[in-house]
Amino acid sequence: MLTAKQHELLLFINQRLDESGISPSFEEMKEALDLKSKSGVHRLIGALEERGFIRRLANRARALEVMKMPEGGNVGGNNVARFAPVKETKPQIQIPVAANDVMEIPLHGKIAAGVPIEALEGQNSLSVPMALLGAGEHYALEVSGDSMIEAGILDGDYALIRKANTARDGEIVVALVRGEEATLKYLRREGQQIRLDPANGSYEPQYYAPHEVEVQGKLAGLLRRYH
Amino acid sequence: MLTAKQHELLLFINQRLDESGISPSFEEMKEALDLKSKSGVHRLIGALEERGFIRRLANRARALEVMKMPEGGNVGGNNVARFAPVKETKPQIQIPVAANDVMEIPLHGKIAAGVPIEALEGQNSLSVPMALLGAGEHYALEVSGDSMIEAGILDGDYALIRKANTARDGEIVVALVRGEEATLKYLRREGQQIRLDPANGSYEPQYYAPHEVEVQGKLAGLLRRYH
DNA sequence: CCACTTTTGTTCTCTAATCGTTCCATTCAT
DNA sequence: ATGAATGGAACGATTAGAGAACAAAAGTGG
Repeated sequence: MLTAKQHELLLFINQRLDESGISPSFEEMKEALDLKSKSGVHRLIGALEERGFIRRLANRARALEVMKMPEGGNVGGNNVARFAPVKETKPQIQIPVAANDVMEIPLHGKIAAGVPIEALEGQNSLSVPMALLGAGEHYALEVSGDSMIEAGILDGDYALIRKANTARDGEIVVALVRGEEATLKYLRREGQQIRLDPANGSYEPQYYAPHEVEVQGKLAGLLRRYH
Repeated sequence: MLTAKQHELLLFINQRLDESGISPSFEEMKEALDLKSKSGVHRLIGALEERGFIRRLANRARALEVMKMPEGGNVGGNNVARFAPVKETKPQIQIPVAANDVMEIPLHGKIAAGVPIEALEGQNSLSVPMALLGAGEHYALEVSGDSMIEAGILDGDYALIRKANTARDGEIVVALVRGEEATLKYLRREGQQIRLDPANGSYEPQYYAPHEVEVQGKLAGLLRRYH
């Protein structure tokens, strides 16, 4: 799927994102790849984007995001005992269903209950207006608990998650902690540590080493139903 | 399903992808299959593609992707015991849920800004899965302000409103006050008065005479988008 | 809030090497 | 022979690297 250069760049971006949470600038990527011009980086970025490995905000500085990693490349930056065979790779194309601007996305179960998401992949799915999602592969989780209540995310809401391996500081992510517990939290980095912040005064922030936390996606939308 | 050569090539591609994450070039595949021309590889690739075993980006270098492996061939190369022998990772259309239907509901503008809703009926509309709505006529409003923040309704959210003239105590309604100001509030009755409760400690409940308040609908759902 | 500077991303042009595509001749096995 | 598989080579497209000028965003100081 990738050329050597593309692969090299992707690895570098992923590493930097993993370590510092800040995407490298074109200049830095240029240096990392030992190039003397940024234009090459630009083309490589374009190729990676075309292939769905990264996403970016147009005309924004340091706004890269790794969506997936190729086989063989280690995702978590370093050798984590990644218990789950992270089968995440092969992208299943999301096909817009009959109705014009609505998409069916899989509903993977509840989150915050300490269960790895992969475990409970069901057949359920949810129709979501495309306006709520961007590009990329998405899935939905039913929110359980009140740990994000101050972010306006209530028990029973449906969180729409875009698959991603990385996130920037302050984003709300689905984080798999030590391969066992998946939670929805604010992601922040403090020095060499990863901090998972709930949005509820009654709960404490939690600190982890980078290799203990795997980002499985970031919050892209929210659905709530009143009765 | 596959000829010997096709099978051999598929195995090779998968192996390389697994080991390095970089797809082999035609030249490399030629070598691997011990051919003396790339044209043969070209045909084999075409055959594999036709049968859905691989996918590729047209006219792109090293842009192969393995979709599935024939029975017997292990997909995951080395590291992990890839649990599912990946029988089909193809397009995989998602299964529609119960009420798959979608509704286009009009987007009437913002609420909470002191403007009667009717005034700004625009052309905009929003596609919403019917599962989120019940029966009845609906419309959407963009929430402006933070007066309902403690109810998990944030600035910029889209409120899905079901048209109604009445509501029960404690429901969140769109209330038109004295014919001029439309707001989203909890509705409560206290004796002969109507009480509109914000969900924000910084705001005070407001009391009105019944004839001053017209219920224009009740909150039926909520959509939020993260960027 | 504005003007100014720095950082960062975008685009274009050239050059070269790699890569994919195609067509046609040749070989091989029935 | 005849159809299928293979070989060969020319061709065009993509990938890559460099350099520079430009435009847009972010940061700074008044």
